[in-house]
Amino acid sequence: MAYWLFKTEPDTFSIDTLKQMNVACWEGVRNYQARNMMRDDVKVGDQVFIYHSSCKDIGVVGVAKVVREAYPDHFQFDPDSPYFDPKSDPANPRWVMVDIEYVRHLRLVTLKSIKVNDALHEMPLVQRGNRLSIMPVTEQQWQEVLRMTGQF
DNA sequence: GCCAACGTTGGC
DNA sequence: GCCAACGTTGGC
Repeated sequence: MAYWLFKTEPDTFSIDTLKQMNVACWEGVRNYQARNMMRDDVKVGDQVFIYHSSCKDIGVVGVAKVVREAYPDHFQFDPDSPYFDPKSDPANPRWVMVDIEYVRHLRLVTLKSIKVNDALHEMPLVQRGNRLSIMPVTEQQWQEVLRMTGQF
C-alpha cells in the first residue's frame, strides 16, 4: 500500500465536500507527471492526504483512501467544463481520474510547519517551485505528518 | 494582486 | 529540436 498527497483548492473542492459525498472522483488533473502517477501507481487501498492550497489555512487537512483506480476523466470531453480538453481523442482519452473515499479530518498541519520540519524537507510539496497536484508520500513522512496533528 | 517558477505551445 | 512567448500554479 502506498501513500499520496492530493492538492485541492477548498473553494472548488474541500475535505468537507468529500465528507459529504463520501466517495468522489478526483477529476481535473491536467499535468502529465501527475497523470502518469494516477494511471500507473495509484492503487485501490492506497491512503491519501488531502491538502488545501490557495486558501487561508494552507496544509494537510484530512485522509482519504483510493477506492477505484484510473479510468477516463469524462470532463475532458465536456465543452462546458473548465477541464475540457479539445485535443483529447475520445478513442484514446488523454486524462484519467481515480475515486477516493473520505476517511477522516485531521487537525490542520500547516504548510509552514511542514517547511520547518527537517523530517519532511524531502517532500516534493516543500521543494522549490514544485507544482505537482499529486505526489507520493513516504511511510516515514506519512507517520510524521500524523504525529504533527497531535491526534495520534 | 503580485510574481517566481514551471509547463506548454508553436514558429522556425 | 530550439526557445521565446504565453498560461498556470500557488504562496505570500
